[in-house]
Amino acid sequence: MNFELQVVDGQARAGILKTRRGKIKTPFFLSVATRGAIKAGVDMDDLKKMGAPVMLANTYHLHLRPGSDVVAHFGGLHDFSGWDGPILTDSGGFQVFSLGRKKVTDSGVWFHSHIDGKKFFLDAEKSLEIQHNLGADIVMAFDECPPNVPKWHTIRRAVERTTDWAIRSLEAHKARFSLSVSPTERPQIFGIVQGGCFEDLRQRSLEEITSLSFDGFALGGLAVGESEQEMYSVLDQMCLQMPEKKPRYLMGVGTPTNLLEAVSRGIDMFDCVMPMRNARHGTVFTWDGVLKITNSSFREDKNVLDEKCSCEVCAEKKYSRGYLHHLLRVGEDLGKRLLTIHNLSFYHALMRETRVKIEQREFQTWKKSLMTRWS
RNA sequence: GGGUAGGUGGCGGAGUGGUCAAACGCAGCAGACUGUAAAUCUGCCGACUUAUGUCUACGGGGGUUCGAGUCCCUCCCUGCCCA
Repeated sequence: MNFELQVVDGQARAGILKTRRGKIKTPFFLSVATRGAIKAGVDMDDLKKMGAPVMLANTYHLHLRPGSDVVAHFGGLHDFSGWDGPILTDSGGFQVFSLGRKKVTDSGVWFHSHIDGKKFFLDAEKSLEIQHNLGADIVMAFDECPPNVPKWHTIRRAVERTTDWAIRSLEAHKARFSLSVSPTERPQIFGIVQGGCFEDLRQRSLEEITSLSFDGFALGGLAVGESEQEMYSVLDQMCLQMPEKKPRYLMGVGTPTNLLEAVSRGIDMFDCVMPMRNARHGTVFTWDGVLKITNSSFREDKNVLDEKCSCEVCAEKKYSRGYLHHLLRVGEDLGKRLLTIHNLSFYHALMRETRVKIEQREFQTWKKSLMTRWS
């Protein structure tokens, strides 16, 4: 088994995800390194230092440049990037949703490269081939993440394709890595549930996807424009039925509040660009809530970003808010880098603390107090 | 002293008779960002006002005109060239 459920507090779970590159305590947050690098000049040593457990990279982006064959030439993304912890690769399914120029058919997706407009095709088999070339420790099934259009038929079609592509993804994975080998000795593959905000479609997708022998299950197609309440409703519905002994991954989410709400419903893992992107844009996450560091009120602020934070920026280097305000204002790269380190560190610390509170069976109380502080 | 080019909102800089409180850029103020086409995007940005609206405005003064940032006269100032 690749997942050990250790403590349950309400619906919140603390466990261990075991991969061929080590064990990961859940719940946890994946550091998003789409193109094989965290943006803003944060490197793998920085990730190590902040206790980042897993790196996420993207099939679509690395396929365009430099090409998964090039990465394979270097022995895989681990050797290429210098990250020796577990790597999860996204299948490119999200790009089905986010890219402007594409055409989705039942067999796969025609994309126009956002770099040079060149046309290329991605399907389950190709996605898995690329992910294998990258040397991922956890690969994702190729799915269709539909936009948040409240059209039942559109979402149903995405659900049907996602199931079909999930089966093909699993076959492609098995062709390369026998599932009879322990998941701690081979790359794992996770399936993705779609269904938008439609209860019946979610139900159908959940049943179809969880009937397949994936190593873990992800919820996709959330936080794409629906309200938070709608997202939480889907989580409520899904978590009650997802296999208890498999990791549950909520893809692309979210705010610190989203994370805690999802954990309280039974989610184990997350990824999101929010801590990185918002850092670059001047939004800082702290234990006391959000800071918009570019606001003029921080010009002369001598405090560190967060007294309670143990990250390099706050606890070690003790940079003042005023200095970080200045760096961001004038556009110095250092500002983006430092805020990225802080935000990402905060997310990882939030997950570690979440786990501690679950172990102590105090998660709900703790969460409530944080919610009050952040509101 | 002579000639010449100009003086526009915090700055740069459009504009040449009405649709100008004045393009655009910068600066400023705020907001957004959720499996990264994002070092991006959006809004506000003369004053008083939530807004409608009102007032003061394109170097100063005077004039032409129904109407002037835009035309005329004059004064002041600045850059450049010649003495």
